[in-house]
Amino acid sequence: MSVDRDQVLRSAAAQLTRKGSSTMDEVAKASGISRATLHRHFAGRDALIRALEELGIQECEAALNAARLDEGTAGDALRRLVKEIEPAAGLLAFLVTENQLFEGDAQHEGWTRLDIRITDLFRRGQLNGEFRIDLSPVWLREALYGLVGSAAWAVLEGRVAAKDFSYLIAELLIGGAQRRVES
Amino acid sequence: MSVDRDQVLRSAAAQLTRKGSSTMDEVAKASGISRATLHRHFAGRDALIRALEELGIQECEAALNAARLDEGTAGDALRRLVKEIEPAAGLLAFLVTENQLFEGDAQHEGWTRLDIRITDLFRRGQLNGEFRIDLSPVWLREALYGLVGSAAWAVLEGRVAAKDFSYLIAELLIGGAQRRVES
DNA sequence: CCTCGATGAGACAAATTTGTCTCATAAGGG
DNA sequence: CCCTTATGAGACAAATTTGTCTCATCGAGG
Repeated sequence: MSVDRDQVLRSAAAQLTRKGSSTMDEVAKASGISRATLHRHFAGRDALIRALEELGIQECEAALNAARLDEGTAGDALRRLVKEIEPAAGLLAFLVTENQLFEGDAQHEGWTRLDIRITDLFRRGQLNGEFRIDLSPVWLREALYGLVGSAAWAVLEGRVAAKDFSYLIAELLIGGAQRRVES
Repeated sequence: MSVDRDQVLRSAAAQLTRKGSSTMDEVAKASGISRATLHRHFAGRDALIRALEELGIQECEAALNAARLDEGTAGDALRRLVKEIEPAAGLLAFLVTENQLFEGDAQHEGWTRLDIRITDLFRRGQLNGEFRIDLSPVWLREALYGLVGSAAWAVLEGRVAAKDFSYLIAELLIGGAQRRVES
């Protein structure tokens, strides 16, 4: 009987990813509930977006933790990270393009924490000689976000297979498109 | 006295990139004109978006032509393409996230043409042995879009230098983050 | 069987946005 | 200098969206 708040948030994210300007009514229908119930759980549109942001941050932090970024090579850690972040990719794809989040006030502190942890991973890869140093850790991080978003969208559109998600992102980000002569 | 339609479109794109839900009034102010004048040039919000789409397609096609994708190595062609597409990156970043464009009716034919040409470039690189074959041309194309969007946004936010734009995208896409042992 | 709590459907006003209109003004060409 | 044209400011109604409310219904648990 009771609505599963988490499930509502996921449906809302999916709907808003498809159409960022969805009305509360469209979001409610996409979640299979009525607009009244949606309002009972989230005070308004802003509150809904904020809740999505919180959920996204939580899932990302969980993914970062599960990926154990400090262990093994930076490349392997990155591969683990991409794999762990896959379930949250749809939500992420929406949040990344939701630039309204930093409107007026500052960016959510949670994103800053995540940014730092990911940047540190790339920095570690540079310091131990795995990664090239002419691409800054900040750019590599932004590129990772972009690729995750692109891949999530491509999967939604059926342009790439969902099972290839993490492979495509990690391999492109780490190895690039260029064919290696040999190892 | 007369409004520069092209300049209005560029300002509109910049404003809409910052905030996708900008009202016509916000767009007008961002363009330095009144809402009445904005309406005189574009019948409505939809017409404005469509005009932005047309402009984006035109600029992309011009970039594709200027990059001479069939000449030289695929890698060099890709580098030229990224360089040529830089002026349109802001507009592109908006259009890519504007998923409302394919709402209901089919995707604009212009995008399909562009998609094909870019995909063909990656395919050419694979056929001549430059690019690895485990990353499909379609994915490489989507990844390019994602990286262009990420880079455009990162430049806007001041996270990366504008002068590095094309280098960062092309080098990451082609070579990846991994450091090469030697050439 | 009854009660309580959550939900769906819908009404409603308020707020926002849009599209259209008028009028005054400034700019530019003849 | 005058006349044409485009613009800015603002009024206005229509449409859309939002937030709140009421009421009936459904289902679980006692």
